[in-house]
Amino acid sequence: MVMRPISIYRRSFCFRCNSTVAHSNHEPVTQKARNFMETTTTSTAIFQCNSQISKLARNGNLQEAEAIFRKMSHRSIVSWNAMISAYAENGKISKAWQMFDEMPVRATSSYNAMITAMIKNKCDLGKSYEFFCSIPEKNAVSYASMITGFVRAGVFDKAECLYAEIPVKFRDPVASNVLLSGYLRSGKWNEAVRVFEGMAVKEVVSFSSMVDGYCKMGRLVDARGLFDRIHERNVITWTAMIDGYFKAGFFEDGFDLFLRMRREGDVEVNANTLAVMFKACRDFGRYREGSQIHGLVSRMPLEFDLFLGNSLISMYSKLGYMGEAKAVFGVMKNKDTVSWNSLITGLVQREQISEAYELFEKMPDKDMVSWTDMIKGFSGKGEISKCVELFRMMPEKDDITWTAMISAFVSNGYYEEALYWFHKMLRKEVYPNSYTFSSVLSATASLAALIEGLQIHARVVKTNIANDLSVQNSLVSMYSKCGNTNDAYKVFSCISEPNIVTYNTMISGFSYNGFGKEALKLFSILESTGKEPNGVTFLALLSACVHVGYVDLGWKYFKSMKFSYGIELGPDHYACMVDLLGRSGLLDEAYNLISSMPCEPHSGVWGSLLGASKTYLRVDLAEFAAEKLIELEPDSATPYVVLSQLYSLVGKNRDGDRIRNIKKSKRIKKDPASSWIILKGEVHNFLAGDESHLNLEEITFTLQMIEKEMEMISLGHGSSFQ
DNA sequence: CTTAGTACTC
Repeated sequence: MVMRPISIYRRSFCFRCNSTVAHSNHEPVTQKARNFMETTTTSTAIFQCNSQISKLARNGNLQEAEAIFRKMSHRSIVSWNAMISAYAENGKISKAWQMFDEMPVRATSSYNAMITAMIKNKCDLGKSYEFFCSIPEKNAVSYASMITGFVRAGVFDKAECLYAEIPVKFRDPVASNVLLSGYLRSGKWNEAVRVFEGMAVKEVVSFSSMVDGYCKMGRLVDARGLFDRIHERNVITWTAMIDGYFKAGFFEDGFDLFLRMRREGDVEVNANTLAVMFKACRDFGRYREGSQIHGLVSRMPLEFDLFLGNSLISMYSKLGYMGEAKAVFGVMKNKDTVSWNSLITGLVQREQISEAYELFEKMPDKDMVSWTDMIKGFSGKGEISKCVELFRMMPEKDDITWTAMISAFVSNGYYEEALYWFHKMLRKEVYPNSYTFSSVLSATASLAALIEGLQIHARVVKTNIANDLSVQNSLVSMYSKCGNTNDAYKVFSCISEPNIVTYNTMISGFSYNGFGKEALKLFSILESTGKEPNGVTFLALLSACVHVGYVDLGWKYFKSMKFSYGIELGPDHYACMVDLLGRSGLLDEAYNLISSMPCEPHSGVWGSLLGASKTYLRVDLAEFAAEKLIELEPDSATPYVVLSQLYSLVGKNRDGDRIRNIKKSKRIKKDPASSWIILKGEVHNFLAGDESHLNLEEITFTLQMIEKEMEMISLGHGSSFQ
């Protein structure tokens, strides 16, 4: 690994002084600056001080800017203006006002600095406009600033009015650019085009905005057409076009344009361009290109900033190159929360939890992302109590955090807890998002808890995320797993843009509820849509064949997977096929299939064989399968139970007793049947035979309420499959 | 005075 030098500069977020304006390092007052202060009698010295103040302010170093200003023996209007802007840039509007009031003589530029300060700091629009009106001699900058204020606040009619009022001599492209970019940002395309077409003078900024606008609309060809037609392009034009390609999913085009940008050499690649490149390399999994560009950066006379460093860490982290990610992290002088989080995320994804946790503990300013990421990390390791501990320690929590906690429960099989925490979340008045609903619906699905599922569906309908595809898919899955195929299909047929997951969910829903033929029919519909089936699709299909008993069709699908669709066969596909053959009595064929497996058979495969062997009284194969099963899952009761049942079926009672004794001696127990109900937001668990702690009247009442709620649920008007 | 752009929930 080559360590590359990284220098840091301007514009970023500084976590050390909490300034939103970027700066690199908190350097002490330099000797050079001190020299300026002592010789401010000449106009060149004043000029140098002024530009030093502006530079320091841009870097967020307000203290030193103040120091220079204070020690200047002579000041010009520009010195005062610079201080107004300095305060404005750093969010100190009252200090800016103080400067404005104190300054002895004001020029239009002073008023402009002040109106800009007000707009930047989102001061009251009315007050800003009042101030604007008070400017004695407005110029083009005054108008452009005020229009910016209106546009940022979304008051386009006021912006247009003022725009129309600009005296002819002050008309320049900047005000039009403000309007144009404002309309583009808020998606008012027609208005934007009107402004663009009406512009007397169009220049780089106008074209850049339009190129970006086309890209954001997905009109790549139009964007490129305009890009090629214009005579002048700057870094922003290039970057917008390149990123447009990336965002539309075209890596090569974006990358080629980047190369051309460097080759043509009339504009310099800057930190933003590179951040875009690194993000793209990350998203498209292009480590080689990413590290090439990284190498290039160190040789360019180009400085580095937080955005750039962070995009590099993120790229290396996501692509699994933790060494490189750590190297960049180590070299960066200024790190912010994002830098830490990106590295931690990478470690979490590589399941290097202890290292991630070490960093997490060392991290100075943890935000919700950091905590949430750690929860995700421990969830992946199955350490659910650690997740809860972290969750409880968090200073603040939002919907994302709650969702992470809930899905931690779900992915570790704690479905009741997931539901319990969902209700807790609602009680805390945190609004669930689409991920929350997906998670919690999958919990109810796993519990086959139709009533809870219905309640959540009702909640989904009341929220505006009922059109979210992943939520809709979860609903289909929930109804299917609760055995309610009809409602599953109703939801399915209301989905406007189903994806492959949607189809898979519905096909397997049909399948395990016994509607094998419907499942197969849906597959042919899927094929007619041109969507590509995947491994999950075939799993659903094969199990449909199991239900209908179509051995030949099953074989056909099984064989066509690899040959016609190029999909790898996994152990689950084999398990399904073994099941299909076994249930049809083709036990030797099933056994041969297992022997021919390229991957290691898992418990599902042997379980299928065992079940079929019991049905067809094949003691030899049953014993073999049971043995394998016990090897793989020593704590499972299933092989013992099935085998002893088979022994008694064929009259080998002595063998049955022997098996039962082994089971007893190994202390293997069947899980006791349990159930649960949610009452007033609390999950009540009870085991079979336990009638102690619940008030039956209350339960009955609650059930009646729930039934009423069920009637209110609108499922849309999709056709029923029956 | 105007234009592009990094991290975290499934």
